[in-house]
Amino acid sequence: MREKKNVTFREIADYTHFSKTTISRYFNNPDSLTLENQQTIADALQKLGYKENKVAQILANGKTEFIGIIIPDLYHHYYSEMLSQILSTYETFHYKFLVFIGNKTEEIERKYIQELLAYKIEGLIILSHTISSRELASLSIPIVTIEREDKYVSSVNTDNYMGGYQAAALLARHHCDVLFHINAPGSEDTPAYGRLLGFTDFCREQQQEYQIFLREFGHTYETTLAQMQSLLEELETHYQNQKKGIFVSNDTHANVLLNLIIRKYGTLPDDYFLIGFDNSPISREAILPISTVGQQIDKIAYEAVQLLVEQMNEQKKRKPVPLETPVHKVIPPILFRRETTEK
Amino acid sequence: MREKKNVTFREIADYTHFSKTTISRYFNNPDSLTLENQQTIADALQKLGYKENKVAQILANGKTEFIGIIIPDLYHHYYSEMLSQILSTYETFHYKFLVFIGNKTEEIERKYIQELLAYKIEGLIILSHTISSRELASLSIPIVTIEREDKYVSSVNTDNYMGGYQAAALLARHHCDVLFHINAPGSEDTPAYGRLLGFTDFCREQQQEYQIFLREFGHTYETTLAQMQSLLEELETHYQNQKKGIFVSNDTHANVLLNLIIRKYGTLPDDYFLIGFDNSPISREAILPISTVGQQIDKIAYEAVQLLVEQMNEQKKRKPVPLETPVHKVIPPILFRRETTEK
DNA sequence: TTGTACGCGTTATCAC
DNA sequence: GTGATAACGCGTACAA
Repeated sequence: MREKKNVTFREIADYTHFSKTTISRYFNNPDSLTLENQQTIADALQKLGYKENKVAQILANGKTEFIGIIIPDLYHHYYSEMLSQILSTYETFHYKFLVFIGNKTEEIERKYIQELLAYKIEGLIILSHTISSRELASLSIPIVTIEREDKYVSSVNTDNYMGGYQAAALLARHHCDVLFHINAPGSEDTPAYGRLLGFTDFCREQQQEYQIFLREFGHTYETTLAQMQSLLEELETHYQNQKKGIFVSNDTHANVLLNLIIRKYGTLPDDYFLIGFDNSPISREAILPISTVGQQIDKIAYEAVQLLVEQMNEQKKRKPVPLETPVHKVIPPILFRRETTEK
Repeated sequence: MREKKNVTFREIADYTHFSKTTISRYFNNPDSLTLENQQTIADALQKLGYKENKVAQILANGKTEFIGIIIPDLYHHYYSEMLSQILSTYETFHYKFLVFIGNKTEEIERKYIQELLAYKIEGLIILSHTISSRELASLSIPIVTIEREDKYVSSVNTDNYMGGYQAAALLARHHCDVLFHINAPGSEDTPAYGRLLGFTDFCREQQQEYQIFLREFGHTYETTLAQMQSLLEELETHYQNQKKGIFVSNDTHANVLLNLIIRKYGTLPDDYFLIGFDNSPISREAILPISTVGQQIDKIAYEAVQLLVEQMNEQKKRKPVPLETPVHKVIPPILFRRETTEK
């Protein structure tokens, strides 16, 4: 016969002949009890099989230790790794995470946020791009975004500009005749746009010939393949016999391009240099390990949670002083040189 | 001046001159109010900016709508996709998920479970392998496991036996001289062991020559590469000039092997046939699209949550009748024929 | 159809 | 060092 409903302070109190208050104190301020009484209570907890009830604690003191997360998907390694790293901060900060997969419509995402607020989350981490930072800021709850438009809210991002700059520099070091950057058309206020800026700035400074390809690759392998195929043909007709240094905005696309080239030539020809972005597993597992600009996902995740924790702690003070202006942290990328540039 | 603490039923009640009860009823049994009064209250909610408070609801009626998840990692596509699909069932069942990354030590995982129980989760989905199903069953809370040892708890698994059988059959259809199965040594009570069983059963039934390689590949690319390299050498020395059909237990490892072969020969030689397991992105994005046995992750996730929901609903009845014996659902795999077998 | 009174399991504020 | 008592915000018999 289980069905023994949960043991409460009331029962512990009755059993030990203390008051509920004293039991509570045992947990929250044990030093205020005599060692002897601490032991008495400890024994009773053991005997009765007490399990703490966070829900009651929350109602009583308002601290849920919940952080909400809205993330576009877990399909891309970047996002699943980021979520993994965020969840791992539990060991440090002891916040629990309520996760929604977003990036659908604004309406749905607003519903998610309402649901999260109903659970009295103390803070929110946003990775999806659906809702503007202006609207997010109006929620008046601590918010940190990662790698998205962040004008009105705090954020942590990779130094995309430096990443683009370094990628271009690495390609230029190999005396490429022309540098190329392949990306998807994106709004200029997203951090990822910095990759393009860094790339072009380097080329201009060094008076290096370059060209930008903006293509809509879609979200399936097939559409990506088709686009990349046509792009490769364009490259081959217009720039044959020239040393080509190609910076692709992510490793998945870089791998598609690499495979197309290798399936055509059986190897990566000497006049091709290739670098991707993200340091995702595919860059290492490709037929030829792909050079890439790696994001420090662990650091980004940690900084994001830490930044959020600071703001949440501020909220708990009697006179919270919200941030005057959003804080934007920037994490440098790390260059991985592999076989597509170092042959 | 925000700092307007949360609007409660009390304030709505005062504002509308109803009682708190009536406000509560507006949400839980609106038909019991006149349309006119419904409107009055709706207007008040709007005007005062009421936001529901799930925590209070939980304390009052005991239903948290929380499901706990313990998952080994999000690094493997299989797990991140599974988590993604599980989270997506929110749209159907409206349960929220508290996620922990587990598979460390039993001690840590028990701590996670205690924390989850403290939040009064209604059910638990376990994908990590750390804690025995016997111990899990003793928690007396609805539990469903996915693709792990499941003797004493309900579970949803891929039909690994059929997967192994189909893989062998596909290779045999190409008149391979010898079939190989490459796997990591694993306990026989995990579902994944079925891949090996199905494979060997097929070979025995068809009197097909075969060999099993059990190797510890480790968890990094480097160790996997080294192991696979030595394995390939063994294959080449002992079975040269024979048609080799290789069934690798996952796509990541299959891809490593494929790359080794292609880097050696420039192509996949006619005497090699290769099939992986999981239908993970790498199988499609490889230099040669890899045939694979795909798990129906979406179905598995849905069935798991549904199975859990049924058990949780049973718990809510006045006289819960817990399952006499665990339910084990099995989802068939899907064979993907790609270029490593269909040249 | 609506209201009263109490319970959910803790924490916080006073007293003693 | 310990104990009453009142929150916290909502649900629900039971009453009207």
